[in-house]
Amino acid sequence: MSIRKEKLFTTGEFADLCKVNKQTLIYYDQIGLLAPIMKDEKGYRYYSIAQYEFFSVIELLKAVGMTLKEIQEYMANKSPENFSDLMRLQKEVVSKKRQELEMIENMILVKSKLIEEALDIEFDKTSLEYLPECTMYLSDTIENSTEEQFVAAVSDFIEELYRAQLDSGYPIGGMTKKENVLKGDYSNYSYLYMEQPNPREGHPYFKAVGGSFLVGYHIGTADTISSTYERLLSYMQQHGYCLGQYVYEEYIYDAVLKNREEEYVTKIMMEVTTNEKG
Amino acid sequence: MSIRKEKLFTTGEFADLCKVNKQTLIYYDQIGLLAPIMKDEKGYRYYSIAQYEFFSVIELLKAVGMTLKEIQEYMANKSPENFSDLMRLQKEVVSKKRQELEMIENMILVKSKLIEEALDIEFDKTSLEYLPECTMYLSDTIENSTEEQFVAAVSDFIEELYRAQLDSGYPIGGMTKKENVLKGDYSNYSYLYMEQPNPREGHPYFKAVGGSFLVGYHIGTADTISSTYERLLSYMQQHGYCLGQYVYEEYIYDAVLKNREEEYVTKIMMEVTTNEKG
DNA sequence: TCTTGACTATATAGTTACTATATACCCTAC
DNA sequence: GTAGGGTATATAGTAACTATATAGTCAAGA
Repeated sequence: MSIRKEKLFTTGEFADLCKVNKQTLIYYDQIGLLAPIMKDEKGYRYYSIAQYEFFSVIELLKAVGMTLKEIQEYMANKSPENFSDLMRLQKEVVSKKRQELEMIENMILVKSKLIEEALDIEFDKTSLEYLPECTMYLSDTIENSTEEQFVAAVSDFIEELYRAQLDSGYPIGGMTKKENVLKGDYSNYSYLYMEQPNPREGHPYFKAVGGSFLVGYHIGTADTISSTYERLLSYMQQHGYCLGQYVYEEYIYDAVLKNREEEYVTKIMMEVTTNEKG
Repeated sequence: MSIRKEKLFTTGEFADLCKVNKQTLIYYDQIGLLAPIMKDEKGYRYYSIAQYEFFSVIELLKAVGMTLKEIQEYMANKSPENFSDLMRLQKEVVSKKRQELEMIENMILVKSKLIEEALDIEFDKTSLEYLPECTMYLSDTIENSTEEQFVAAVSDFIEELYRAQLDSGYPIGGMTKKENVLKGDYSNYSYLYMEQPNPREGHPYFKAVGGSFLVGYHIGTADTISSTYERLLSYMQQHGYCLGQYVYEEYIYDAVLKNREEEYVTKIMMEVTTNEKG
């Protein structure tokens, strides 16, 4: 479309059209990114409709994450070929951004779901529950690890959550071997884990978990968790259940949801082998 | 997961874990957003693994567009209910953001395609082309409009492109009635238009366009476009074509792609009614 | 003609969320 | 004992606006 030369927009009109602050246009003029097509003897700025298309390309490039400086650099050596290259490059960038947003959308759904569930829980109740099979992403083993090994394993775990986009929004949990639990060594986790509602094929370190669990809750910080473990273990004995391979432990309420440490809640899920009951 | 109290991370270690600058953590401490769990007598900061989960929630809330202040405000009156509300709210925000990104992805594809096509065009060639039917979003009529009416129509057009997310990345074009073209009134557009590759059902102002067109190119600014129109019209006469209802005009190369105005290229597509060919 | 209100301009300071720099302290290892 | 790595604070700089203060412009109405 060739421009009707007649009508030009004032700064205010053009700002409305572009849905930006008038000062932003003045700023763009100052840095030389988008100068009005005309400036009268009073210093008043006038913009053409064609400049709207120019402005909307700036918006596009901003939206994909380019800085004004980078946009200016492109504009300094613009050509169809360079713009084409730019578009090819930015296609990847935007696609990655979209994937990240999709991940965040999923995390939000998970966190909403977890809270809704938590609000319905009576934390003083202990019960046997059947948990359908789900997939876990596991860390390297941290059983009996030294401080350094533990830190390295945690770092690797978090690094991999990030690298392979495995942060599902579920809490990081710790799983402890039956043997250690029976020894009273409740916090000697064998692995860290994170539930994966949509596991990717072919990724290692996954474990399918499901079946019957004795589920109980610990209220307060970790330093008093022994008593809750002992309560659960004696409950098992009373009901004739047999402890399975692992105990799973994860936060329900933590510093993100509660102010006072006394209100923190940890969920403890003890694998149960019911066939050995009685 | 309850925290192993033993090992705490130094600022540097924790920054690596969180993939941020060490100074960022110090900054978060200063503004009271995320204070280390412990500070020794030397002022050294120590972070726990549980604080990583806290940090990653901050990252999540930042990613959805919350400011640090807003995050802090939430943290000041945190509760499962408030977090749940927050998640519900942010779900919408993120979904909208994703849709915007998807739109941008499409715009990038369109712009890439347009440039690739443009690079293959010989602008001195005039030819009869069959253009498959496509849908256009049209502005209000701007034929014989006053300055004010023209500006209002353009503003409405752009407003609606924005509101209904109709900015497809195609250029804004102008279409001129046969009668005005034959009168030599080449820039008295009847409507502005934008091609819609994925038209939404039920939206008004759409027009299906397709068929045989005489396609030619004008090189330079709009003030010399008459000569190109006249060249095309005389070409039509020589070949015995009859001008159809509308002539479509849009930029191929403009200020986004070329530095010098002399290199701007406008594509002119004249509808042709071949059945009336002499 | 004067004034009012809505616009325009420039210059400058403030904002957010870092990020970099300068300076100083601390700690271990050769 | 000093070199190289870490830590700290304080301060300044950055990007991309955004707000504010002050002043000039302009058209409409009393």
